[in-house]
Amino acid sequence: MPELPEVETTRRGVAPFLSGRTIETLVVREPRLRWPVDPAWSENLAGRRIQSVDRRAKYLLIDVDGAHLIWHLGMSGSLRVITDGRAPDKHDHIDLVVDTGHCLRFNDPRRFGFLLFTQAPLAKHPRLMGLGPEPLSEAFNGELLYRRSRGRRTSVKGFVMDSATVVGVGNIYASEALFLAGIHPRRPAGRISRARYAALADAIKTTLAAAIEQGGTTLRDFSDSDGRPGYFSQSLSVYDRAATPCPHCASLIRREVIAQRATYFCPRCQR
DNA sequence: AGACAGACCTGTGAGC
DNA sequence: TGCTCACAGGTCTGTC
Repeated sequence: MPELPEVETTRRGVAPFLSGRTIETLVVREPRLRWPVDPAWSENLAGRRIQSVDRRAKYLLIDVDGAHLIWHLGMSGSLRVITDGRAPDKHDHIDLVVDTGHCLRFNDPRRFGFLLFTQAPLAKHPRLMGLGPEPLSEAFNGELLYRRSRGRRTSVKGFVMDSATVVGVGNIYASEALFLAGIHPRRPAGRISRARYAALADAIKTTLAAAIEQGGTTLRDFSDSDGRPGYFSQSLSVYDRAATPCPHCASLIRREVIAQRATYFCPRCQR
């Protein structure tokens, strides 16, 4: 599920249950995530106080007295707060138990997600170095896209999905933002004007901000929630809408593989 | 440096 | 019902 809006929604949902709490244990039922989880971290974590729950790109960052947990949801991961002590389900790989008796429970069928523990400064962490700006920050704008794209021959879709360009633009929102900006996803990144990149930066911000807002309404209850909500599909213009009419011109939406991923666009509105 | 293919792993839905 | 296949929201690594 997780693109940036889902990760941010998760952060907002779980932070109130964690901030200020003291960690009791880390329960590792399945250490084989993308990178192995070391159950011995539990001893080091026990007694540490959770100072904050932040996000950088699609990484959740939990500050535990100066050390850090870095949590990534991968393709199929989710986090929720368990307050009723219920037994874990299938694929509930990890619990972070705090002193209220609640726990943050990680479920991930595909195990592409990961949890890292580090006592080194986050700024030097290899997973976080080299990341581009946050899409909703002022540092991200059309001028940045324009400058970084000069000489690049890769598709604009691949370019905006590259975390060195800007973080948090995943496959769904890349298609959506390019549609909103009227740019063909296969167009070479280096051959797009300043003005069009200004429109694309705006479209990325608009699309992500709207999705976060919806996440806030559809995913509000992060404790004990059972069902995972659908994917805001009602508000998507082109993603997963192949062969249905474009909302602007009624041409049929196309699906093609671009930048090695399924890509949806209107062949008439996007040039 | 930049571009691409392949890798990780399980679940789901389509088609037979 | 049960098999096989294609495909799925991310990102790292290796190779040219």
